[in-house]
Amino acid sequence: MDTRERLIESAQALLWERGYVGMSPKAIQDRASAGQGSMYHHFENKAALASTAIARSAEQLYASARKEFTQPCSALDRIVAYLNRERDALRGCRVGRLTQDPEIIADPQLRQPVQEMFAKLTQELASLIVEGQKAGEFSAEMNPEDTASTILAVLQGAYVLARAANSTEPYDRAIAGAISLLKHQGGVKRASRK
Amino acid sequence: MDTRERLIESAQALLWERGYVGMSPKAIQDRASAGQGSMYHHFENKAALASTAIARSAEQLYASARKEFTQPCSALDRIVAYLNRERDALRGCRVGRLTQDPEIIADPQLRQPVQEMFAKLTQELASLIVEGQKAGEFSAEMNPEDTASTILAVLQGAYVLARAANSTEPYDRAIAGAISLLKHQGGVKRASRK
DNA sequence: GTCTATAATTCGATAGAC
DNA sequence: GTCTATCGAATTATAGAC
Repeated sequence: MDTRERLIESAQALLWERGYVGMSPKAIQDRASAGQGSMYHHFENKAALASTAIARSAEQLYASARKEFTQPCSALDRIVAYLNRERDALRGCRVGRLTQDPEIIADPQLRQPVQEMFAKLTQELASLIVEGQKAGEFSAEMNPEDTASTILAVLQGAYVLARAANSTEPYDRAIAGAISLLKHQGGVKRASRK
Repeated sequence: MDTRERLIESAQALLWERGYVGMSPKAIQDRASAGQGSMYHHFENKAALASTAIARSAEQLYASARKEFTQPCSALDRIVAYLNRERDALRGCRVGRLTQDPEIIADPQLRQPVQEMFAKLTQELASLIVEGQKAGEFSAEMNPEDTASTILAVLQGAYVLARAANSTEPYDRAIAGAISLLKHQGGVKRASRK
C-alpha cells in the first residue's frame, strides 16, 4: 500500500478513536509509518487529510448499509436486520462520532460528508418504511421520515449509552426496545379498523 | 461568584463545547478570568477540575429530568413531556457528549458520573413504564428496561442527527417518531387478548 | 517523494514572589 | 489566594537537502 493510502487509513482510525481535535499530525504519521515531509507532500494540512478520510468513512459506511437495505426479504425484516447488524458498540460510530467535534461542525468541508451520509440513510429507511406500509407491515399512520430518523437516532444514541456504561448491555437493550416498538406499532389503529 | 466556582462553570461550558481533549487549561482560565496559579491552587490538575465539572453537569441534568418525571399526570404523559422538553438540539447533550472522549472513557473517575446519570435515568424511565403498564397505557409485553434505553438512545442520537445536518429538523423528527411509536404500540397484543 | 532541521505557539504544569 | 516566570514536551507547520 502506498504512503498516501496509509495516511488516509491512519487518519480514519484516529478520527474514530480521538476525533479531529484529538488527532495530531504526529500521531497520523507514526501510525502510517510516514515522515513529516511525506504527509505535507500528499496533503496541504491536517484539515485536507481529515476531509479525505471523513469522506471515505462516510462512503464505506453508507455502502455497507446499502447491502442490508437491498436484501431479498420484507421491508420490516431488512430494517430489523440493519438494527441487529453486528457492531462494535463500545467503539461507537466512526461517522456519528464526528458530530461532537466543534471544528468539524464549524467547517462545511469537513461536515458535508457526514451530513450527506445521514441524509441518504434517512431517505433509504423512509423508502423501506413506505414499502412496508404498502405490504401491510406498518401502519399507514406512521410518518416514514419521522420513523426513519428515530431508527437512526436509536442506533447513534445506543452507542452513547454503551460507552457511558462501558458495556454493550444498554446498546443491546435500546436496539431490542426499538425493534419491539416497530413490530408492535399501529395495532390499535388496525384493530379498531376491524 | 468566587474564583473556584467560576473555574468549574468555565470547565463545564468548555467540556460541552469542545470535550476534555479539546479543553485547555489556558482556555478555562481565560473564560473564568482567573490566572494560572489560581487554577492550580484550587485544583490539582486538569483532570481534577474536569472531574468536578462533569459530576456537577450530571447532577444538574439528572435533577432537571426528575422534575419532568414527577409531574402530576399519567406516566405516558410524563415520558412524552420529557421527550418534548425544550432542548438546544444543535448544542447537544452536555453529558452524553463526554462519552465520545477517549480520555474520559478511559478514566473511571471521569466516566463514573456519566455512567451513573444514565443508569439512574434508565431506572426512572423503566419505573414510569411499569407504572404506565399498570394503568393500561402500555402493553404488558413491553420490556420496561429495554424501552427505557430506547427512549434515552433516541434523545442522544437525535442530537447527533441535528449536529450532522446543522439543523434541528432531524432531531424533531426523531422525537416525533419515537412518541408516535410509544403511543401506538402494543395494540395488536391487547386487541388479540380480547 | 521522503527526509531532517527549524520554528512559533500552545500545552500542562511547577516555583516562588507577593 | 493570586500573580508572574519558567519549563520540557507536543503541536502544526515551513524550508530545504537528498
